[in-house]
Order: sequence, then C-alpha cells, then structure tokens
Amino acid sequence: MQPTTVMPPMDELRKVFREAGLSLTHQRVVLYRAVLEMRSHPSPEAIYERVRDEIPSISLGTVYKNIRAFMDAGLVREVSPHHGTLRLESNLEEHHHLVCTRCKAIVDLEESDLEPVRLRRELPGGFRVDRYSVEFRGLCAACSAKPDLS
Amino acid sequence: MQPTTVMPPMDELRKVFREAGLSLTHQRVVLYRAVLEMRSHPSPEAIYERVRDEIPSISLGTVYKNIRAFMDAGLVREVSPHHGTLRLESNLEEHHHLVCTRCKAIVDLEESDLEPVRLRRELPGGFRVDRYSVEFRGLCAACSAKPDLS
DNA sequence: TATTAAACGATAATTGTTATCGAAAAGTCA
DNA sequence: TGACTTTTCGATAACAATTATCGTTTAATA
Repeated sequence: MQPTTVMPPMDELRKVFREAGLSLTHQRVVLYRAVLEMRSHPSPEAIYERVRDEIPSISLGTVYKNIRAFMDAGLVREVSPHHGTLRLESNLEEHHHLVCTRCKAIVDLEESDLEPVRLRRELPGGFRVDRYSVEFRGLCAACSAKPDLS
Repeated sequence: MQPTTVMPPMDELRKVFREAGLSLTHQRVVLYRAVLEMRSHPSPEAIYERVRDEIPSISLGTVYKNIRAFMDAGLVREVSPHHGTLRLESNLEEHHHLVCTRCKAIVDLEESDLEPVRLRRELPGGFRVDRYSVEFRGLCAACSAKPDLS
C-alpha cells in the first residue's frame, strides 16, 4: 500500500502554490502538508486540531479560508457534494444517484440500470458492507447549458 | 417510469406509523406524504416550504423532529452519510469509498480494486458525467465489534 | 370522556461556516 | 534591500442549519 500523495519538498510546494495563484505563507504550507498527510478525509475541525501542534496561534477561520482556497484551486476536493444540508430519500430500494454538482439536484438510477459492481479483491479487514451505491457526478442538462458564473 | 413509492391510503398509513411506534398526527401524515411524493431528495427547508401549503402554521422544528423520527424508524433515509460537516480528500485519483455509518470513517479503495462500472442504458437526457465513484456503506471492524449503544 | 403520554409551535441554544476588519506578513520592483 | 502594494492572518461578529427546551395542545388508552 503506497501513499497516494507524496509529500512535496519546499521548492515543489512553491511551484504548486504559484500555479494555483496562492501566495506562500507559513500557515498555508503547514495546512497543505497536514491535509496531504491525513489519510482520514479530515474535517476542518480535525485539521485545525492537528495543525495547532505546529502553529498553536492559528485560528479556525484561517483553516476554513485556506481549505476553501485549496478547493477552489483544485488541490483538494470535498468528499460529499451535499454536505451543507440534509437530503432525504424515500426510495428504499437499492439504487444509484446522478448528482449535479452545480445545482445539487439528485436523480435516482434504478439498480437495474447498471451492471452489478464487482470487487477484484477483499475489502480491508473486517469491514461489513450493508449496501453500496454508485454516485455519478457532473452537470445536469439545465446547468451545463448555463454559463459558469463562478 | 413508475413511481418507486406508492402513496399509501390512510389505513395503511395508520399501520405503518403504528409499527414504527409513531403516534398518528395530522402534521406527521402530511409530512410523510410530502416526502414520499417529492422525488427530488428534498432538504428539510424544501419539505417545510411544501408542507406549509397544507398546514400554514406548521413550524420548522416540527419538520426536523419528524424527519428524525422517520429516519430512526427507517421510513426514509438520508442521502449522504457525511452531511454534517465538510470532509476533505487529497487523493485526486479516481477511487472509491468505504464508509462507516457509525463513526463516519472513510477509507479509500483504489480504482483498480473494482471491475469498471458499466451502464446498461443511457443516462437521463443531457446529464454530463465528470466522474463517478462507488460508496460502500457499513460498519468498520472497530464499530461492528462494539455493541450498538443508540 | 377522563387520564396519561406524546407531539406541537415558539423560541433559545448549539454547531458549522462565512464575513469583516485592523494588524502583520508576503509579493513586487526600483 | 527598502518602500510600497497586496494578500493573509487572527479575532470576532454574523449567518445558516440543526437541536433542545418548555408550556400548550392533541392523540392514545381504557
């Protein structure tokens, strides 16, 4: 199991930040390295806790601002497209989702719309799967017609 | 395209609620029907807006309380297991997730751990897929060892 | 129909996140 | 390197989503 992300040396970091249009600050370097090292898909709070070991005076606001900057620059991604608010479904059958990352629309795909998903190896030790679903992300017809106003 | 959930008549609803241990109130009936009818995976706010047509005096708190009751009873589900807080990942390769619904841990599966996902039919009109990933939900080893204290 | 238990609406409290602003640090260029 | 401009930082206020509290109303039970 090799690391999926190798820790970049300082001069590489300088380049990454420059290309992302981010000026290079101590806080940013420490934050970025922390996120690369943490394999646990951390929350802002978890990153904050971790980074405080190195920069005790850092503020949670700075963590949020830089996370946002990293996401905007494509250096990191957020795991769930609908983390902001609870979304409910009453379809209790096995099914899959088509998610528009712009307008957050969610459309069901029936289980039979897909060939069954097949694992090539064992799952990591002891994990007990209840169910699985496939999430297709992209832009719905309406959103991909509109220009990107971000 | 047939409805995935058929609107239950009143006596059926009475049974559903009874089996779920939920007493039958007007608000609850209207809320439950609204969620079944809304195919859009609605947020609490969206349900609130919708239900206010029928019960203008309903409070948002009641919506939240009953959503929670429905979820606990297994009548509806929440779409994302990590909606409460932002979770980041720095692995920008295609990959999949193993998610523990108890402790919210997320573990990556490499793309090569799975046979490629294959669609059996066209996606609904005009949706443009950027990427997809498979989410396996269940309990991690640690959580499935512990008793359920809920 | 009286009694008891549960749910309701109003509102306060909490939590996760973004915005504001003066001070400090980084970028730029002579 | 030093002077100047721009960006970021930390502190704090504001905001949004969600949960808790509590007195009143409604449903369950018999």
